[in-house]
Amino acid sequence: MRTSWADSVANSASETAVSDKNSLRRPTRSTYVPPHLRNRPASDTPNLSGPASERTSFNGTAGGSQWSRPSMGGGGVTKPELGRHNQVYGYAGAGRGGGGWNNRNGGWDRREREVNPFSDNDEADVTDQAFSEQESSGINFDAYEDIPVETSGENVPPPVNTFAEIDLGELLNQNIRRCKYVKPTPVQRHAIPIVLGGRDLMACAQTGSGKTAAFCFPIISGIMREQYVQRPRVARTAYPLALILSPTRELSCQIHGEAKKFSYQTGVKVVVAYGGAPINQQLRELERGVDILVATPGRLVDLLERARVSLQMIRYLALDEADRMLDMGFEPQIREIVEQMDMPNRGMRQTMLFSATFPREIQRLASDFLSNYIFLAVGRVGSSTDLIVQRVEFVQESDKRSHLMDLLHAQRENVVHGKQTLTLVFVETKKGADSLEHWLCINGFPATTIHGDRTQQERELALRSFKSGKTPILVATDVAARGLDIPHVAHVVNFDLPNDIDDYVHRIGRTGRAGKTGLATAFFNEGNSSLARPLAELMQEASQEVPAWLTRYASRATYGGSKNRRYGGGRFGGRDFRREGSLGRNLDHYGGGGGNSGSAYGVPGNYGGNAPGVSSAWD
DNA sequence: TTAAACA
Repeated sequence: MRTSWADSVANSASETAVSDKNSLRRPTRSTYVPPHLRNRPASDTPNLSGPASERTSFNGTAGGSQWSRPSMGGGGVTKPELGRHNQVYGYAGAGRGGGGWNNRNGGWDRREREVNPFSDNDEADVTDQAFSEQESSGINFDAYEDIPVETSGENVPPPVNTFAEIDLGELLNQNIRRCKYVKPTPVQRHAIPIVLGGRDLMACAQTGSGKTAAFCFPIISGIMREQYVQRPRVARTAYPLALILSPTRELSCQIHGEAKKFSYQTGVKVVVAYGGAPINQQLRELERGVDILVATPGRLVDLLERARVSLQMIRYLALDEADRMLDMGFEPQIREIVEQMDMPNRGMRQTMLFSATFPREIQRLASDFLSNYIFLAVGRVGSSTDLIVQRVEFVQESDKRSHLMDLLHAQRENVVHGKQTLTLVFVETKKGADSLEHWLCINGFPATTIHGDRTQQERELALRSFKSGKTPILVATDVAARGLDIPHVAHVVNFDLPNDIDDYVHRIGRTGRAGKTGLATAFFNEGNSSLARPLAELMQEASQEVPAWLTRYASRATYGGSKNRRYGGGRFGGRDFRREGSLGRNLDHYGGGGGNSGSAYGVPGNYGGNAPGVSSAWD
């Protein structure tokens, strides 16, 4: 049964009230009962004796060389071949009171070695106590309450309202509590049941809306459920069960960090591989076993060619920032990885694509990777509350620097909790980034820069220095436009506007993160004419003040081609292109957007004949 | 044409 949007808002509002007001009260958590044991009389002996005992005996050999042990070919007792390191996932403890997702009860316990990812509080370098206290959950849920959500596809699993009602497993639930996640964000409420239900997913959701958890939770949970993961034992080749690809190294690092937290003490191993860093350490990590591999495409291809990684055991494939991953620069590589290597075909694996924006062409490409998928669109954070204030100023190329200086001077007054607020300045080129950084520094503004011509060390140092407030100005190319979660960026300046409106959306998304407010200023001049119309539309849809001169530019600008054309207005990053096909030309009026997109989306039943199972959260 | 992604 589907809950209505109003209901879910009411429900979650009441939950917040309870959990916020009385933090001492622990959430009631029922003892987990695995699916195959449910609805049985209490006397029924758990049907675990066979495998469990084998598991126990088998575990004694844990730590032995997994390479040299011959496979148990024709032996009388067919013992399950366990994965590397004898990873045992399953319900070994289900018979006991505590019940649940026991795992890795091996002779040696990795938990002792596993670094506690929750102890090194990476927020600490960013904020003082008062700040982080208040923001411990990291997400301002009030800002999420009225976000519209739309799903389409066949038999869409209904959303959930709490983590408790999802079968994620107790170990993962513990980590969710450690992360101080009180309740799922909209994208999590919808995406997690979809993925747990075994479905493929194309999801439009802004990063910072809890997207990483939305695909990590079901992956980790699913891997924990795999009782016996039989992986080939080929010396020095790693067989991950899940692959998460992202377009930049920093984003891969970030996802890896998150995934480590979520998988802490679950026995699920997460490894990251990206370029610009020595490969040897990554190889060692891989040899120690990997369940979830987070990678950038280039390094992954390298690893595949060296046969140090095989994709033949992949059950889950997630593409983060999928629209970037499938654009001109990346598509061939992604296609090679997904289609030319040894990865199981679509339908034999679960594929999840996430991005804040999903142009139609990209959706068409992406559908090659998907099987009977569900399309999920979560409205932009702040689409109604306007968490990001957008400004456009007409600035000639030659005036940009002094104009930026003015902004930065004003920003200087803006001190929160004794710290200078952070400003992220986007430029078009790598050279431009360097020269602007240099100019800022000699003019007394501590700045650093991140772009693809810098070494990985320099890039990571720049990011740390910015996050810590040591250099509160970061000049960046589009390498920093997507996905990076930098808390407390108060101001995004589009010193050079991008050519593509989607890039603009991603860039300004670096502020107003997790439901907080932010400011985005763009420098516009004749060179950006092609962006005038989509920009004006976007701003109007976001209830921003559109300067009259921009409107004039917009009406003057030729509006050719599908590039820079938005679908379904600004509340979502895209709409299901399968529907557009079925609706034919009628849909053209959506392209213009113009504020009535809400009603266009919200009317249920419009698509009944064409898209069975369509459910609107606005019902 | 930019940018990103392996040595």
